Amino acid sequence: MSQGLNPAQHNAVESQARFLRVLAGAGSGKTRVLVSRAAWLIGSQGVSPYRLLAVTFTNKAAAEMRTRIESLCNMNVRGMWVGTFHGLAHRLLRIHWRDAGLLEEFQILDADDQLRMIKRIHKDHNITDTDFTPKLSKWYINSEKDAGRTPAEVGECNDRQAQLLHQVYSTYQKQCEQSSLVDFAELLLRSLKLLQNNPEVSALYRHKFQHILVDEFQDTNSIQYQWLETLLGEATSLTIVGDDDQSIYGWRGAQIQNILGFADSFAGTETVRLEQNYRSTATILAAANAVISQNQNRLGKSLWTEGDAGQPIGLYAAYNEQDEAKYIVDQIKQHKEQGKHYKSQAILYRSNAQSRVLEEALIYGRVPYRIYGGLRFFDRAEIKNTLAYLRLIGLTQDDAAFERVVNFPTRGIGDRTVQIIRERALRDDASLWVAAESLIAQGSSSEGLKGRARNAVAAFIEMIRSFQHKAINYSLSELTSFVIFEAQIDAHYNKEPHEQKQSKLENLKELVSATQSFDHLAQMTPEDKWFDPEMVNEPLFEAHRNQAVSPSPEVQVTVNQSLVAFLEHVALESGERQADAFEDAVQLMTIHSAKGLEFPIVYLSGMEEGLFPSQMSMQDSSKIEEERRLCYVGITRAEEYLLLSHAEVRRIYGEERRTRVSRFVREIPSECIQEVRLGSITRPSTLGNRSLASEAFASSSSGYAHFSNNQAATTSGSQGAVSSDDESYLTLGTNVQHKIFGEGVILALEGKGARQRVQVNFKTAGSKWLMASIAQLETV
DNA sequence: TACGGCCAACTTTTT
DNA sequence: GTTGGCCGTA
Repeated sequence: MSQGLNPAQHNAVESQARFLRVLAGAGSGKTRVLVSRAAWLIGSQGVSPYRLLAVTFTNKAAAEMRTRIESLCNMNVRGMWVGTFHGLAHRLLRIHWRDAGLLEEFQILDADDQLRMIKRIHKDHNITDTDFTPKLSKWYINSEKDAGRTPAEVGECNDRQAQLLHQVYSTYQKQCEQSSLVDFAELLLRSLKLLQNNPEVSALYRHKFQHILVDEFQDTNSIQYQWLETLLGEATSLTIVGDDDQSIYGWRGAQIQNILGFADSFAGTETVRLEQNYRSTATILAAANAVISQNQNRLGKSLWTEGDAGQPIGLYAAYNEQDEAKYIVDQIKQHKEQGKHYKSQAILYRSNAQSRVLEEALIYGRVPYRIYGGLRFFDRAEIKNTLAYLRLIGLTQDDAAFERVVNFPTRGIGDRTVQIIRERALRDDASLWVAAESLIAQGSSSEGLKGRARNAVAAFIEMIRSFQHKAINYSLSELTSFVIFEAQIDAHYNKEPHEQKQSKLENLKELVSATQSFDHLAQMTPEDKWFDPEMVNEPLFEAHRNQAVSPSPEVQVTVNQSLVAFLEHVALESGERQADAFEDAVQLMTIHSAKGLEFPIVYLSGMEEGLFPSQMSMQDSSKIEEERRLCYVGITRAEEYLLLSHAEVRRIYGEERRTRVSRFVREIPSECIQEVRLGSITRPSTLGNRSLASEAFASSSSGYAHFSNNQAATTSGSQGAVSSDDESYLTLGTNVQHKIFGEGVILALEGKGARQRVQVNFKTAGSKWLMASIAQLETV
């Protein structure tokens, strides 16, 4: 099972050290080592698969690890403790919900609903955006939780803002507990508190787990570290795998110190470095090594390969971002002609805002593409609204869900009425649902709701109750269809304009079919789902089972387990937004989301100071180091060919700015780089180099001139679709000569025919907009 | 309740 | 240049 491993990998896999740190460079077979070690422990060391805890950050990594362990060990293991930090913490809370102070039906609050709750709290506390934004409160709450601090544990708040923030945190937390809602950070915080406050629970797991394996350790934050420490028993071994050079989530609380200082924290740590790279050419590795070696705060590693030098790294200096995009698209097409699939080519960028221009160029070049990181299916408003009904059915205390659907679709419960319900909830320390019920129950007394508002709220409550009733006998997918129809969600979207209506109704259908795969879970018990076979006989759970025999009064409805499972899935595992493996499309994504992926051909765009490194990081040397690590991640995504590009002029927030090439480009040894000044379409020509580039632009696809034309035509509505080719020698990047201003380069084109305007950047006269028909530009 | 107009803000993001 | 929030009007 450790066949085909290199010596370093072999040492890591079969290490006997209790504390093992594997520093795995990019492309050095990290996952393979982790999986082989797990398989070796189970297969050769006799460790029970249930006594192994393997933790990752993404569901994708967890799923991969699980299937690979299963195939290496040739077994199919249910209940293995392999998962994400959040998924495993959630599992602990599901098993020990009572000790964790939760309702059995507790639900997970996603980032969007968290922000909505905070906005509500800001309004109630009269905090305006000029004080601070809900986003800041969200950031504050999540960082406090990530540091392991409950509202009570936050230290002194010196200024007014800190006090207010703390107040928002306390109120938010109180409301979450009221509703038995757990946000992402709370999954970890609460399961940590569960272990800390219940010695018999932590003793169980500290004894149970003989080996803990952690992937991407450089990304762990403070609470994840504490969580691992708490699970670490006296005889538990800990293997961590990671790469300090790929720590790019410091801004989100990741503590690079966790991996840097690991050997100091755990005496006797063995460190194994994996430096042989199986992914990239020697040239790409030389560039990556050179860049990352500029960082001071690192353990130090140097990647090497037995492979060839490969092609030099391309460097393209574009005139502006359109030219940059155009060049990249041309290169993609050329590589495609040379037999490289679109899906093996990726365009990476520092910030999402950069994707638009690239997308436009791809559309006009008719190149299929796929963007990672847009709105996910379960984040769409129509889906979230429908899910909120399901949540309310499963847990009426869920105030976030209540707020979302109480007047959606509009049913005459206006803001005033909802405000009355909120005030009552506040007064009675109750959920919105209970408050609404009590207001209805008081009839038309002066205390309660009156007239139309009362009827509307009563009808709403009655409707949700009827759904709960259906939930007992309906399958989840039947229930979902029923809700969409009965709550008139479909009728609401049917009223919208055609294109939107179409896609929204299709999404609702898609939602129903997504629920179908959960229908078969209806009869599952929580124990089936969360326990592993070795836990069934645990004495600790006997007590809980006996408790469960006498039902507690707060249990309201027998919850359909497929509903619970589906909502968990949506909250914790809806994240993957990947291209289908068989779809041949160029991949577009931020460098952050490219981590862990690899592509034969990578275009690293926007290599400019202020963009990459980002303006926000340029003041602080530790932030610059993180940007540099990000650059290292970007470079090492490429297997065969890497192209770096930057624009000399870029539009940022609607303003054109001159740029300087990124310092990271200058940190790459010049012998690794070949500047590309033209599209490599070569053809016999008497034109100079620069004009050749222009030829390449003009020859492929319709070009930006036409794009601008189309825009002008649709906005003005008065022009025909016929394009005159009179001015077609004017394309982006063409070198032109003007009688008065001299030589310059075309930066942009607008309009067509007699009305065509061009922006030319003249060598001496600077940038000017000219009417093409008057300016009489000549190509050089 | 729904819209259009005006203003301010603006990295990176899995769970 | 695009988005989200707020406010006034039909």
